[in-house]
Amino acid sequence: MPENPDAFAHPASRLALEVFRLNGALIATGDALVAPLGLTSARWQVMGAVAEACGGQPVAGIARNMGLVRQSVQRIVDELAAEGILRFAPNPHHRRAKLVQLTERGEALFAEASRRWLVLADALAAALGAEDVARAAEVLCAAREHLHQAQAREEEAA
Amino acid sequence: MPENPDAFAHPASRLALEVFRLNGALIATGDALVAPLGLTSARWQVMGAVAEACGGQPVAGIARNMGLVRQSVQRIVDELAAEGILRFAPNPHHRRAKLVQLTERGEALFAEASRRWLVLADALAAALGAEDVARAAEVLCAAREHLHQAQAREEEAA
DNA sequence: GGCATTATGACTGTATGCTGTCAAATCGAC
DNA sequence: GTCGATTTGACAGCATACAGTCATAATGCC
Repeated sequence: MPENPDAFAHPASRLALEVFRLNGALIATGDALVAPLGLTSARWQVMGAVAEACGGQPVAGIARNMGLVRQSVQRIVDELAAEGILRFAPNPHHRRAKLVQLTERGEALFAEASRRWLVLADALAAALGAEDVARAAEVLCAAREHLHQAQAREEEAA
Repeated sequence: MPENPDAFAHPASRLALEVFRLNGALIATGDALVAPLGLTSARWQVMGAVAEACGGQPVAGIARNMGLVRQSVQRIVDELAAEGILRFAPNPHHRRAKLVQLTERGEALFAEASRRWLVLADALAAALGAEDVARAAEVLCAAREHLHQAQAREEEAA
């Protein structure tokens, strides 16, 4: 056992495992955080992307910013629009691709969700150290870019 | 805008975003990596947990090790067993909770998957620095524990 | 101006994970 | 030894994300 390459002990393996686990923990925590507002982690994340875009992006653009496919975002956006949390505004550059915006109710909900999250985020940063948290985020970002490039080279070869 | 607390710029927010994105990238990369073997990221991860347990755990135990619920793992295990990749062995301590083990074919598949992964893992560690990767993994682990504790306190209060 | 390419939304199907629920089996307090 | 609590497997339902496909709208090349 010691002489064969132990994939479990590899630093990259440990990182991948922790990403999977923390991803699950973050979704669970987020769900619990915004459930009293009638939201879920996925809805909250979509609202965040809409807020970040300041209501100037169609569904496909929001999906790109989130790193998801259009279809996943479209379903959430449709649900949130049906509940009066998001609305569609005319797009001067594209007749079909309406711009997605937060309604007043959506703005209020997102502000309340952000307030709740910041309490937890501050506690996290204080417990782990803001510096270390920021460095970890940079490593994850670099890892993602490396994977994307490797994937691109793989597809190019095929 | 500058005077209100910008939740997007918070170090913990950036970390959470990168975790979501890297999680997706890792699953996509893993799927591409083991697809030629007839596997998926989820199946591969379950096989990894079975391999790590050396065939001495029932489904519920494997799920605990992976941080998932029993039901998610059970479905994958049943599929892999139907394909001759996993098998169930009698459990001397529990009549119903059979032990999950890799078959010979499963061992071979997992070894090949590990071999493919290690190429990518080595490249990742080399590009980002094994030290930084390990440190990032530790930060993610600490973040998860912090979230679990916060969740536990929340439930206790309710 | 016309046409191929790309972008976008809509629809369908599939994979993965969670929750809820139930019965069987085990474990522990007494 | 008995009975309640816990663990485990099994089944059903739901949420989220992906891939494939099609029609429509926009863009770019000629």
